Amino acid sequence: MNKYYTITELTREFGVSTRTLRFYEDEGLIHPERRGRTRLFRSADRRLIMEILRGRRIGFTIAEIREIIQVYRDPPGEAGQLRLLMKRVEEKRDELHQKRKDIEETLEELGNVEEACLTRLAEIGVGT
Amino acid sequence: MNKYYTITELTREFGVSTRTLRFYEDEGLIHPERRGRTRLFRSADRRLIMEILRGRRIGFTIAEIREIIQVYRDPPGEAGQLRLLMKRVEEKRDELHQKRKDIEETLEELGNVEEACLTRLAEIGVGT
DNA sequence: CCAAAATTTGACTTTTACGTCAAAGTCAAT
DNA sequence: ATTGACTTTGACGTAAAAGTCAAATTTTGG
Repeated sequence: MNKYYTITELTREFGVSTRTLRFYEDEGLIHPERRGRTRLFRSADRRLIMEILRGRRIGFTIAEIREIIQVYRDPPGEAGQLRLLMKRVEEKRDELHQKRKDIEETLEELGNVEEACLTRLAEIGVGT
Repeated sequence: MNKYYTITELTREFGVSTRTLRFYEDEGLIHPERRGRTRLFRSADRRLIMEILRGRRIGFTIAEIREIIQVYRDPPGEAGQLRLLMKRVEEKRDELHQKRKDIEETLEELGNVEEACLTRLAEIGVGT
């Protein structure tokens, strides 16, 4: 148990380059251990990378992802900070709701396009 | 009826800069008319801009958006092209499904964070 | 132990989607 | 006719998120 992952294992699994993972480390998003100079990734790092990539897919910037990770690492204790965080969370939530709506609409449009294609193909098919 | 919109009317409505709209024109996404040099936007242009911005929100690149617009402008007539288009549509659809899933998951996490904040605030509140 | 494969660091480059600025033109109203 | 607001074009700049390349080092398999 408690296996180590090499950097290329992870790049293959997630379809990213080593440069990307080193970039994330430089940016302070992950902190793999070292044996000598070589990076050793634990499954915690692996899970974190999954979250980073998910964040990236939905359009979060590195800075935003870092902010989220920070909050998980040490949540604010003071009331003012907590309220501020909640406001930020609300904003993100609204943003994501909008994005989800955009996606629904676009999925509908894609459905229409596909249907149009099928119709057209049928028309052509009839003619042959 | 058939009103013209000025560029700044649209920038104000959509919260983008004039530079952005001119950029979209340079990129061949929109084709506003001209009176002299001045751009005149019709409601068709306005609707197109809305679609462009929606595409941008869900992470489409300018090139992808252009591709979509092209398809609407002149849909392919040949069977091979139609099948190719359908494949591309399928890919986009998968991508959007993934993205929607990512959003759902992140919304859940945000919910957890908010809950944790509320709990913590209550704890603090009790102590005062 | 040694060659091949993998990894690291660091510097430089690239792409995307605009921002910024300057200079000049345009238009409406005073 | 002049002021002031708005617009255009063109050139150059920028930030984010890596990509690319080279040189050195390290690890691993036989």
